[in-house]
Amino acid sequence: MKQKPTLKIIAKELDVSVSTVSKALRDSKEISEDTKQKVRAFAKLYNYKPNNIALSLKNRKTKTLGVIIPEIVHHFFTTVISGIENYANQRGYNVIVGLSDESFDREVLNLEMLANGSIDGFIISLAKETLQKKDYHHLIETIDQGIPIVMFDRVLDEISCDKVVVDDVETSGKAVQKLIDSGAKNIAIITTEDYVSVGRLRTEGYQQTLVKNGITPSENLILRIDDQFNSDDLLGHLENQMDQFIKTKQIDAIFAVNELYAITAMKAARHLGFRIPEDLQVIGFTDGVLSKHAYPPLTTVSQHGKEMGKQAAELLIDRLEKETDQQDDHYRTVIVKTDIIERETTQAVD
Amino acid sequence: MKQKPTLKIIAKELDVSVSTVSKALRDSKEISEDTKQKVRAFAKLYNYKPNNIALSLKNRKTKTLGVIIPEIVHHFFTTVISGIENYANQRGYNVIVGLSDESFDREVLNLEMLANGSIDGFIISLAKETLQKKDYHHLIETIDQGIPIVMFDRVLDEISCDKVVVDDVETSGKAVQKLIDSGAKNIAIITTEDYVSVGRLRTEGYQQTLVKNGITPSENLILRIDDQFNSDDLLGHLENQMDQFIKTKQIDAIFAVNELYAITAMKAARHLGFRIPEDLQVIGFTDGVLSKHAYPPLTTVSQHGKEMGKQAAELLIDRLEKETDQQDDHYRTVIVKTDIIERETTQAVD
DNA sequence: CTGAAAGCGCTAACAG
DNA sequence: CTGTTAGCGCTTTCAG
Repeated sequence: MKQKPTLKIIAKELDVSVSTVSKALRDSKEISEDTKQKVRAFAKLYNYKPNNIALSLKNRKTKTLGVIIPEIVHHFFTTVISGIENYANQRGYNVIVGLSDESFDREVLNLEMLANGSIDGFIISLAKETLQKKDYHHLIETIDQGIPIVMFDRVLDEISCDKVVVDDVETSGKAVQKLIDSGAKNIAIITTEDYVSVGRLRTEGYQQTLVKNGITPSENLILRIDDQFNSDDLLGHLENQMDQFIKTKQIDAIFAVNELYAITAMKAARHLGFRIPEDLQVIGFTDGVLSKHAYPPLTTVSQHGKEMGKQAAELLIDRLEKETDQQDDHYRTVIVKTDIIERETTQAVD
Repeated sequence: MKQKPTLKIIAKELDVSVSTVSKALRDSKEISEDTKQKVRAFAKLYNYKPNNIALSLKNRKTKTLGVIIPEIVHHFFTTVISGIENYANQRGYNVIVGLSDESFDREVLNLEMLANGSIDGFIISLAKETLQKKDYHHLIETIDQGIPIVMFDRVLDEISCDKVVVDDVETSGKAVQKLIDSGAKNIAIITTEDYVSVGRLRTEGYQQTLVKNGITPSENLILRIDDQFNSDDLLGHLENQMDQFIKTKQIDAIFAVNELYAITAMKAARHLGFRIPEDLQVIGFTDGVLSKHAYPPLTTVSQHGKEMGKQAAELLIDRLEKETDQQDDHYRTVIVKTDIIERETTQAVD
């Protein structure tokens, strides 16, 4: 087992001082070419690499980003992470991941663990429980300590910080418009409880677009799923609710606020004898593996998770590397555009 | 912006020495109850938390694990990570994620970045390119430096370290046996090139099981996919190959070595007019979202990724926390059991 | 019971 | 051109 070389060891070996070695390796002009040569050769030979921890302590920055998400077994978050990682790596940052599991306590814990020097800043998408409790003290405190936060997807108006979002209202408007243009008359929405901001906004976009097209939105056609406490048989539970819903309403199109809802609705509808898209058109939100491989392949609006991740990382790193210390203001929120990916669950527009 | 308190600050504020504060907070018996009280109160008030980086430097351990995987947008890896995270957190460790993107260079880079003090040990699943090049110097070097590695899924016999795997031969045997028991006569396998060890082993299990049942394996019924350089239109490319394959052979069952292959094969077969499972049974490896929501829902063998992650983390942390320094031997490889999850692409056994 | 000092690995200001 | 010193935040002897 080879001991990792340190400056000290190299210094002793070469019979010079530690600072000489340090300077030589950083190519300081204070050092003679001769010694530089010598030091560099030795360093290469022993494969010297500076110790990150020591550097972090010295520089008071770790060059690592903390990413906290509710769930990693989830296509969207996964694409966001890969966007973050990629960009962060390019700029010399590492990524450390914390999972909240949708739990407030675990979110707080993760934040605290990492805030004690392990990371320079956070990228976070909030847990459902946090959204519900409306307890944001942990976020406020970390920002207060000078650790910047970038929120994405599930963001908060109440907290001022950089944000990356999709224009949920507009996007779901797009989706609903597509449905209308394809001939749908009775469009239902399957969404989340309103405390999930994205769910609320998407519902809003749905309603606005109906109005804009001269259709009166009906509470009747809104199915709000509360899936939080049903993780054991979530799927069966979902399918049941949807079955009931689809059976009892007179609908010819469904806009589902996420992929799972869309797929499950399709499944329920198929069991009820609906042909898709002839009898019932379906459009989902968030493009993932499921949509692409569903039967039939699902038309969705794509959130471009990778791009969101990249943007979030960029906002964060830019802020971290900004000189000025009085940067409490000028927070930016970038809106990532969305696209409708037409597959086979919607009708062509004539 | 509140300044994070340090021992120094508390010490000055309370007019005692830094070491007194440190000891008081760690409840040393060298300190009087009185001062302890005082210090603790102050610390709580200002929400003092020791700086992780300083601790890391001092203790020469970071309490964080480096996890390097080829791909994060991938259900299996995602479940593994969540298994690692969960267990690691319980034992007070953080997880830092590196993505190799199946590239050798990025794998090496990630390893090197993290090996310089950022982490205490690695959990890794190798990139395809690494497997192909058979260049393992980076692994050997990091182990040599005393940084333990746990490999999972894509592991190497050539490297001695802890490992977590599924018994690929046995498991794919199970799958094939299931197919035989369900009446299949001509069973094809869709697998990867042999340099991917799991692919090779699964092929082996397939062949052995055929032989055991008195069937002579035929190279003819093996489709080896090389998907490495086709990421642009991977899907179309895959489907084409499978279409050709299914069309020209006389088969009534397919064992696919991963989820995507299984789904795509099903799609191709459906287009060719096969009914599933009546005309063609299909069974996949790796249980993911795709399988569950496929049409029809796919019978698969589940790899229990979460369990694998947990086991890997446990092996690693146990090794890290072992006292003894002469631990070059006694590497363990734990084999996580697999299960067949019967859904609707296989026939019931009479 | 408390504090001064050394050291983890590194950098940088300042002497020499 | 090279070395000494101090310090990042913390723990831990070792004196007092």
